[in-house]
Amino acid sequence: MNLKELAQNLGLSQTTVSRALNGYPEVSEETRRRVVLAAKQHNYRPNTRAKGLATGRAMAIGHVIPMATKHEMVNPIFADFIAGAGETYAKAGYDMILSVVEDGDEPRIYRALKSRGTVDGVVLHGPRSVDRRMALLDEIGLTYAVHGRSTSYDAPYCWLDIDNENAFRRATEFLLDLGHRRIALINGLEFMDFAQRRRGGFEAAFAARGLAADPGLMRADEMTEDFGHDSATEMMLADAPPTAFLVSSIIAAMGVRRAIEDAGLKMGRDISVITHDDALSYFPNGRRGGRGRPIFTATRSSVRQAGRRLAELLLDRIESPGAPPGTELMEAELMVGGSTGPAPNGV
Amino acid sequence: MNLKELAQNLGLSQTTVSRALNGYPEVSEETRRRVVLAAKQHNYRPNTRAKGLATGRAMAIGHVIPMATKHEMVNPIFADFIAGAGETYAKAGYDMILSVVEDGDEPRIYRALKSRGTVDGVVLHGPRSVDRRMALLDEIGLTYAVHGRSTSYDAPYCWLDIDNENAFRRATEFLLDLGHRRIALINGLEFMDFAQRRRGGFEAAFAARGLAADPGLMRADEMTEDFGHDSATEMMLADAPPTAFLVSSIIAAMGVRRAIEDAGLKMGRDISVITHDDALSYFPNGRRGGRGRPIFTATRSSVRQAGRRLAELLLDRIESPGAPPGTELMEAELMVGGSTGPAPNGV
DNA sequence: TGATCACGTCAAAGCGCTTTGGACAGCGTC
DNA sequence: GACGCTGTCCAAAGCGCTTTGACGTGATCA
Repeated sequence: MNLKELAQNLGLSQTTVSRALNGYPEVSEETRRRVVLAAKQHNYRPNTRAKGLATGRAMAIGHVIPMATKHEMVNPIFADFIAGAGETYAKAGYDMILSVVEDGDEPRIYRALKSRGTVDGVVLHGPRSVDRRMALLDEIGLTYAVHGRSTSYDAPYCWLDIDNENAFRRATEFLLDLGHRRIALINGLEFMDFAQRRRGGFEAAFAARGLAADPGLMRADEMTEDFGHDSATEMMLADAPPTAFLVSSIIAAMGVRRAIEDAGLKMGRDISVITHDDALSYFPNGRRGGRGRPIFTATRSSVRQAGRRLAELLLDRIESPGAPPGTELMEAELMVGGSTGPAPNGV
Repeated sequence: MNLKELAQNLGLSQTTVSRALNGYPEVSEETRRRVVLAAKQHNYRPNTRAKGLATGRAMAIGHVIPMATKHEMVNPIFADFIAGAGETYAKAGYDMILSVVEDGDEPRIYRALKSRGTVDGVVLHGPRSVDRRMALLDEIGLTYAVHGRSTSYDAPYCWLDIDNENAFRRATEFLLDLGHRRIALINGLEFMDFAQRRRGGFEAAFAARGLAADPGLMRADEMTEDFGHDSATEMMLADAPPTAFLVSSIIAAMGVRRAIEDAGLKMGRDISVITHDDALSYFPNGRRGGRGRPIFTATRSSVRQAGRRLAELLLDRIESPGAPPGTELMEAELMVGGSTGPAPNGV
């Protein structure tokens, strides 16, 4: 069933039917009722491609997800982020187009999305401290919004980020207040902007008390469970082992906990752990049903909510291209759980 | 840059340029070379929507991802599955369209995808033992492929599944061989087809030895970390606790391990655990760099590979609609890791 | 020498929609 | 009675591509 048939069926022109369905004023209420009813009865929906051709709008947003070639690894937070963004798109009538792309291949994909007119805008994931993608997108004229920020790009652009410095500064202060001094940082890859900022917050907390973080207690890599495990194990075996860990992801934190238990110690008593918690749906950190306090003390911020919100910012930008790009900085909440306690023997 | 401009630029008709680019024979090699070169220089790519309108093909595949409304939870294996499918689509020049949809809303989405012509086919996720979606898709005439199977649907359809019965039967036999008799099953929701089959394999292994699995040692729910933890804790506190756990997901298995350690026991010595391992990229079960054996003894099958392969089956089906639908049953590999050992005191 | 045939090319129709620029009827105004 | 509105509706153009049917042009054949 297409517009032509529907119009013939109703004894009206395509123009009138189209206008009736799209809410234009120059059609009588009586006619509109008839049209809307008939459309529903015949289960008519306008063809996306034809509509797009005529309007020049794709009614679709692209997500280009970088994949670490080395590990064939996709960041697990994407599932929840995408779910959040998807909610926003569904409400606004947009489709979501996903491309999983190997590291170096992004520019080609962006160019293709633009020149083929597949999308009205894209979400840029995983910004690095030095990142050329924003400049590229501005150059080719593809509207975008960034999940995170990049220190390297000065021109105004649309982004949403959590306040990583502040979150990790507060977490570090919390550990310092508990008497910990040998605090290890298990971070994401530090060419990533978020990891860079977290490290900044970590070091700033030390500096504010006239202390310095030990560079020997810092690790950075892709945040898998076994990276958490292996780096924690290694540091715990060293001469002056840490009394606390600050971890960038709950998945790596699971690995840290495993390392602590492998060593015959107890997390929260012998060794403290704070992790960042993206509120992943399949990794509830003790909040479902309110059964007591969280497993991990954590800086918490819902990545799903970030997805919802960033999608809104992008759609706003697409629908009013003149306005200055929206930005949003979300604060993470520090939740005290069972994984932290006073430093042993007041070291 | 569109076809018209490119054609004018070259002093050729749109017809010839189109044919040259699409590899039709009725154009001279000399001309084709000129056209291809000019297209590259001007960075020309045909507009997806216009091409789609003209050909009637969307060159896009839809993935409709059901979301458990109750928990706002998206199954974490999707990230890897999607990454795999995405590889196949990219090679074949298809886009991937994602809709995250609340449980009851799927039929509406399928109808919309069909009538709006957004996709050439869809992948159906998370089939249940009794599932009406295949019948619906056949009725509305939308080509599809199923990740998994459903016992309830008899008509031939395109699917790819792992041999869940066999995997869990072998895993159970492995535990029985080690002397375990009180084996607990921590399963996914049992209206899901895969969970049903896994339970079938579990019970069959007992039955084959004239034994019976204890219904008091079976739990089924969404496979989060805390579901694993809570159900393991509960069973371990009961009068006759299990000596081994068979777990349907590595994420739940992490929770089981936490429960075991909370109880002051050691996994692999005091209590054995076998899990199914989807080879999630961020949860390497001890295979990176070959550092010793896996953490968990596991039935392993790469969900990413499943994504790649199922996408191929679907594209085949789209490109030759006449052929009988392709199906594939993948065997899971039983990998022995550190989480299993002989049953204590020969119970 | 005229008919035939590839070969390379083109003009134009069509895909399903939106949107521009009228057309027409009914109404009040001067 | 002519005029200008206003409220409804329509025909047709156009979005960028593919594809059908036709058209020259040399070369080939009888």
